[in-house]
Amino acid sequence: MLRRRSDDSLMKEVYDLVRQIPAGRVMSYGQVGDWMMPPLSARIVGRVMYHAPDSVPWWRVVGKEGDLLIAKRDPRMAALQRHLLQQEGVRFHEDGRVDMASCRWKPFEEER
DNA sequence: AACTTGACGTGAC
DNA sequence: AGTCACGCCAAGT
Repeated sequence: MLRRRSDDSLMKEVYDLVRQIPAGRVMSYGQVGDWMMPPLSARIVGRVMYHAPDSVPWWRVVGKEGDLLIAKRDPRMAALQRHLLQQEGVRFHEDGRVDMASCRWKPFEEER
């Protein structure tokens, strides 16, 4: 049986993973896709995140290099995203990118 | 029905 | 470091 990558069950898998990201930490789109079975391309994850319900901490998913990629569609949402992340203690670089070195999170990672 | 466009990422140069 | 080409594939036009 073939499942389309837009199936609700698949979207739910993505949201369930994003919901596990702790406050103050982030994952990249590609990283999220790599944990899916079958793996999803980062592009698809971005598409799924576009439809994320309020119960999903969408602001904790950023580009691989820490870019707030939602800015391309909605600069105001990007401003909100930055605000929410900073409130959680996420560090930013001068150029507006998230400091991935200190904030990237991996599933099953132990406390540091 | 054809064509373009992305909340992306990788690799080549 | 910064293009450029390309895979991905649903959604918009």
